[in-house]
Formats: sequence, structure tokens, C-alpha cells
Amino acid sequence: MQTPEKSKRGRPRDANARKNILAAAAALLDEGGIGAVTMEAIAARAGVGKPTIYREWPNAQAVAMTAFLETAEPAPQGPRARSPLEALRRQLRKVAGVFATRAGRNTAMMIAAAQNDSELAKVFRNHFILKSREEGRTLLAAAIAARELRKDIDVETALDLIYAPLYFRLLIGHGPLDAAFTDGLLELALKGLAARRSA
Amino acid sequence: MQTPEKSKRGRPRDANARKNILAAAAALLDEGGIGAVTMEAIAARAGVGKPTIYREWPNAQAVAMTAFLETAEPAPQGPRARSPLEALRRQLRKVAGVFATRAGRNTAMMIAAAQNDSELAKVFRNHFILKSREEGRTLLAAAIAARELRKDIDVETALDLIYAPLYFRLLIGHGPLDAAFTDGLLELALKGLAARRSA
Amino acid sequence: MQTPEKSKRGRPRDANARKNILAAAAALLDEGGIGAVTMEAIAARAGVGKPTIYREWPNAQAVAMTAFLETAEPAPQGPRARSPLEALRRQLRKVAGVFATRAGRNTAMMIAAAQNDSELAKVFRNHFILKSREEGRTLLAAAIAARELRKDIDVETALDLIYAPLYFRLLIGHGPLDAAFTDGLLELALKGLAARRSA
Amino acid sequence: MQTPEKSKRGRPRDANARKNILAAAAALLDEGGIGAVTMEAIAARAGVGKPTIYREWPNAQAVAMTAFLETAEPAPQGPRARSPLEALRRQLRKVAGVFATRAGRNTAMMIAAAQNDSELAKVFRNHFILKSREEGRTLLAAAIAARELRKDIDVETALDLIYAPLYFRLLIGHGPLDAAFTDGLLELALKGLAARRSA
DNA sequence: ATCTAAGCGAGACGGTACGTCACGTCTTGGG
DNA sequence: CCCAAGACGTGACGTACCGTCTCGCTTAGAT
Repeated sequence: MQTPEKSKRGRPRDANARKNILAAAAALLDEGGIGAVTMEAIAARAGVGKPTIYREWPNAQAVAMTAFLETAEPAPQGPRARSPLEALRRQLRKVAGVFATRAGRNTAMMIAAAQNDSELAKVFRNHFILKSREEGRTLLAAAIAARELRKDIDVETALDLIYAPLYFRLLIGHGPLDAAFTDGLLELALKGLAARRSA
Repeated sequence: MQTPEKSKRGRPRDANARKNILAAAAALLDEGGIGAVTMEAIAARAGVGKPTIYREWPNAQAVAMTAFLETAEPAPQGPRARSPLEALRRQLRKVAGVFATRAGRNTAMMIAAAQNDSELAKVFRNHFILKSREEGRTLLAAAIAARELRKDIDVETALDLIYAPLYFRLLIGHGPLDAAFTDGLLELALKGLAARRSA
Repeated sequence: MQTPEKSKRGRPRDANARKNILAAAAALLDEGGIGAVTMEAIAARAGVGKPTIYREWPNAQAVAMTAFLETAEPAPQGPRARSPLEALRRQLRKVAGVFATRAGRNTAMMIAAAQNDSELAKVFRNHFILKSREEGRTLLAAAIAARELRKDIDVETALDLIYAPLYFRLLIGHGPLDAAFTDGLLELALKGLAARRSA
Repeated sequence: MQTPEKSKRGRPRDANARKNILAAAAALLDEGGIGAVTMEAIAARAGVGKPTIYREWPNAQAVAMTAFLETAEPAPQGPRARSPLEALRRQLRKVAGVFATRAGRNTAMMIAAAQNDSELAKVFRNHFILKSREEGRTLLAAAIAARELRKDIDVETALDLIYAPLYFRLLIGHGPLDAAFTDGLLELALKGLAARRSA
């Protein structure tokens, strides 16, 4: 939280320990899910004392969250798209692709973990969701600028409209989460559900 | 799930015990969240032995899930709407209203619990999500029949488009979940994001 | 306890059940020691309901005790000995031999079980110890009559003097329990420890 | 048992906890017998967590055994006897006296407990029986040196001859366990059972 | 160069909940 | 009216982690 006074006396934190802890937590998360990420297991695996972990994190899920966030590398940019809308389509496909991997399961587990810990929820929102929405917001803005999207839309609502279904399928698993879905979803969102009155 | 063989021998299950267990679980869930729903606490509160609980459920979260599902009473039907679209708008408002209550928190917690237990996930999907979607599907079909919606839409995708944002906000909490949101959301979904080319 | 009036109504006791119960208890005792003789296990193995067992015995150890007592068949008489003392020597050897088998372990376990249940202790004393002592008493009486033993000895004390060491070694296991031991023991008991003053 | 490697790392065992655990076990043993010595009860009474007990003992009876052994204080030495034989007589009376108290019941229960746990049996034998026999061995040696006992006797057998009857009566309860018994027992053991042939 | 405060690993501490086992009782339908 | 089957409330089992607390040992800035 704060590091203002920099007491500076005594042995400094061991940067290596932090790295080992997060690596252990990430490995445990991948191997056995959030339930396998226990303080005991992290400490044992990282070759670290439990107090060393508690010095920096309040509980095991917080370590898992940090490990998750530091592992979730920014997606590599694909080839330039020929239009903003095309870029948006590709972005949705990419997200669906990630959600289909272990990273997707981890994301779901982090959302789950956040339900029981408001501090965790805040961290997840600020470091994962907001970042992801920022990307989407940029894409939408570009599409609006290119007159591919209506300029009067509420961007926040539009973001939910487009991205929420991906998270929903990730979390509920009631339907496939593939390119066919994201393409259909985007098309529907673009055209709208309403019947054309004129005609 | 199934009761095919009807062994019928021996003392039958005590229906009262089951009721007490679910009541206890529901109370604990409301009071302290999913973390408070432990087998020990349920057993103590219900005046029931732990083995009695284990006879019917494999773990505490499964009890919580059953309690949640049996508690989630079917929403009372509001006054007749003047049109299918109006009915859909009201339905979305109602869901948002429920999500703003403790029932919403419980729903979020059940979704979270389901992330770590595929059996639980299946139960939740079949008994809560599918039911809820069925309602939505009916509303959409009526609106299509009334020519208020395009008749070529993929209903499953449309359902995700409309309902997922509510779940998303419930779970992430990155924005309000009120009538203004649902109304805007519905409007956007109806009109679509795309700029009108002709004009 | 009582069967005087012969009510005769309803289904009569199943004599086969009792036999099965005792056989099951004996088998469990032999296989896993007294700890394996549980009501559940007996009932399951005997194909009998627990209440049927409780109707006749107050707890599992009581069943084990009955099974033990009914299993402990009277030792087959060996060839006639040429003297009462010789018969006594053979008898001690035989007891030591039995104590070295599973029956010995069972005996030890019954003595142990009796320590925590005075009713059990009484049954064991009356049906096992007293019977065994009666045999010994007969042998001693014969030896006295044959003037091989002093006629002024207190028989009860003499019985303890001769037999107790066998039980002691059975229970404590601090030394061998073989013919060499019983022979030496008997010789020592006969001659006495005291130094001969005259001489 | 052994403390060879002296790992020395980490927080050392809490001597106070150990003391409390043994005190609680001893109290429970006295109050309700071996059956009352449960891990739960010990932990609750000692104000200690169960794992702390399991760190040092494998089960409740092992705790009871340790408590028993540490409670069984060395008997206070009585006034000097005028002869080794007299000392032996007094020692037997003293043992009988102890056996008549709660300590005697506890001893019986420990012997019982040892029947179902060979590790427990070994501990009991090494720390209780062997110690007690050492005392007896010393007394016999002195009596032999004083020419009150024959010098050709096998001491181990003689010890069993003298002491086993006390344990036998303690465990079976078929007869009194008082000074009259021990005196008669000793006299019989000294003089022997055999009729004098000469004279 | 020494002091000394803080971090380090290890691991024991008092706890809570776990999921299982057996207890002894009760309640079914069937013989 | 007894039988088998089996559910009931109870309570102890032994285990896994929790989050805290000593330990003895670095480590490195301040003296």
C-alpha cells in the first residue's frame, strides 16, 4: 500500500523469493486450480517460509491473483486489420481463443475468487477488466471515427454488449465459445435485433 | 437426479431433516456468504448429524446450491405488458432488480462455486440458467411473432447478447446494474451498433 | 433371560442368525483383533440387522466374548500321565502351547476387553478362568492325594503361583512362553526358593 | 525415544504444551478410564490443538501411556528391613497396596491397551515392567547373597513366580490382593509345593 | 569494523473444518 | 412380532491448512 518512509534498515526483501512464490502459485493454479493454491503448498514449492508470503499478501488467493495478473501477458498484436470493424472481429476471436485455454479457466477462477473478497475483486477489476475494456474502447472509438459504428452509442454499454457474452459462456459453459459464436455475436450486435419497420 | 431402482428397503430418508438442512444452509449463505456454509455449521444449525448431510450431498457447496435453487422462487408475474418488447424490457429490469438484492450476491456466489466443481456447474446450469433462458426464449419468440424483432436472428446468441451483460456486471461490478442500464442495453441491442449506410 | 411364557406370537427368533453372528465375530476377531469386531462389521458379515445383535448382546465386545468362549473348545485330553505331577507338567506345557497361537492372542484381548467392562470381566472370569482353574485344582488335588505335594498348601494361592506366570508372559511378552519355561517354572515352584538351612 | 539428529531449525516444541497434554490425559484417565482419554478431550482440556498432540504421539492411548508412565512416581522407600527376605515381603505388600488404588486400575488398563498396539506394548514393557523387575531382581540378588535363597535359582523365572500372581489378580479379579495374599504367596514360593521325601 | 534491525528458512503453535467410521436407536416393508 | 435394511443424531477419528509465533541465520545500512 504505502512505501513512503523507506526505513531502509535491515535486510531488504529478497526479490528472488517473490519470483519463486509467484512461480509456485502459478504452477499450482495451473495444476490443481484455485483450490490447490494454499499457503502451505506455495511455501513448500517455492522453498520459502510462510511468513515471507504473508509479509506481502494477505491470503493465498491474493497470491494467486498476483500470479495470474503477472502471467496474463498482453496478447501479441496480430497483423494490421483492413478496417476497425475487422480488428474488432479479430479481437473477439482472440479473446474466445484465450478463454478456451487454461488461461480461460484461470480467468474464471479469478472471477470466482473475487466474489468472496472485495479487495480481490477491486484488484481484478482494475488490473484485468479495465485493461481489457480499454483495448475494446479503443477499437470502438476507431470504428466510430471510421463511421462504421453509429456515433451516438454509449460506449460502456456497447462494451458490455459485445464482451459480456464471452465471459458469460466462459463462466456458465452453456454453449460453445468459438469463432462462429463471436462472429455471429458481433454481426447480431451490429445489425440489431429489431425488425426494420420501413421496408 | 435419478431414483430408478427404488430400493425401498430400510428406513426412508427423513424429509424433515432435508428441509432443516436446506433452511440452515440458506440462512448461512445469506448471513455469511458461501464461506460460512460449512458442513459443521449446517449440521449444528439444522440439528442434524453430518453423515445425514453427506448421504445426500457430496460437500457443503452442493448443499448451498440446492438451497439456493430451492429458495430461488419463480419471480411473480407482473401486470400484462402491452407488447412483447415491453415485456422483455420489464423482464430485464426485474432481473437487474433481483441481482441488486442478496439473491444477486448468492447467484454470483453460486456461479463462483460452480467454477471449481463441474458437477455443481452442471446442476446450476440445468436448474437455474436454462430455466431463466427459457423465459427469455419465450419472450423473444413472442416478439418475433409480433414482428417486433427480425425473424432471422439466432435466438441463443440473442439471449446471450441481452442477458450476459447483466451477469457480467453482477460478477465484475464495474458499473451500475439498474433500470437505466437495462433500458439502454436493450435499446442498443435492438437498434444495433452499425451505422446506417443508406440514409 | 426369561423364556417362560412362550408368547408364541409373531415370528420366532432365527436360530441361524445367532450362529452367523458368532461365526462372523470369531472370524473378525481372528482377522483383525478385537478392534475389528464392530457391530457394523458383524452385521454386514453375518447378513444380519444390527438390532438383531443388540437384542442379545449389549455391545460388540460382548459378542466377541461369547464367540471367544464358544470357540475355546475344551482341550483334548492327552495320553494318561504316569503321575499327577507329570500330568501337571503336561498341562502347563499345553497351556503355553495354546497361548502361543492365535487363541492366546484372543485370550489376551479378552482380558484386555474385560478391563473396561465389569460385566464382561465377570463373564470371562466365570466361563474361562474358573473353568481353567477347576482343571488345575483337580490336578493339584490328585498330586496332594498322591503325596507328591505337601498337603498343607493353600490351593488357590498355589494355582496363582503356577498359572499366573503364563498369563503374565502372555500379556507382557517380556520372555518366552515355551516348554522350557513352564518346566523350569514348575520345578522352581516345587522346590521353592528358600535355601535349605540344614545341610 | 531418540533425539539424535537435532534438526534445531524452526520453532522448538513448547514444553508447556506437552505438560498440559500429559496432565489432561492423566486427569481423564483417572476420571473416566482409558475410554475417556480421547484426542478431542485431551486437546480441549489441555487448551491445545489436536495436531500438536499428533506431532508427538500417534494416538490417544499413547498419550495415556506416557502420562501413566510419568505419573507412576518411584515408590517411596520404606524403613530399612532387617533382612533381604523381609524387604521382599514388604515390597510385595507395597505393590499389592498400589494395585488396590486407582494406580492399579490404570496399570491394568495400560496392560490392556498394550494388547492392541505392539509399539505401546514395547514402551510399557521397557519403562514400567523392566523397571519394576529391576527392583525385584536387586532384592532377590541380596537375598541370595545373604544365603536366604538358594543360589541356583533362575532369577527371571523366580521373578515371574513371585510377581505374576499380583498382576494376575489385578487383571482377573478372582481373588483378594492384600497383604495376607502376598505373605502367603511368598511363603509358598519360598517353601515350595513339593512334599519332603526324606524325613 | 561493529552493531543492529529487518528479512530469511523452518517449523511448532492454537484453531477450524474436513470427510469417515462406528455407535446405539428408530422406522420402514416383508415373512 | 421378528427380520434385513438402512437412515437417524452423536461424537471421535486423523488430516489439511489456516494465520501467528518463535527460532537461529543472514544481510547490509548505520554507527
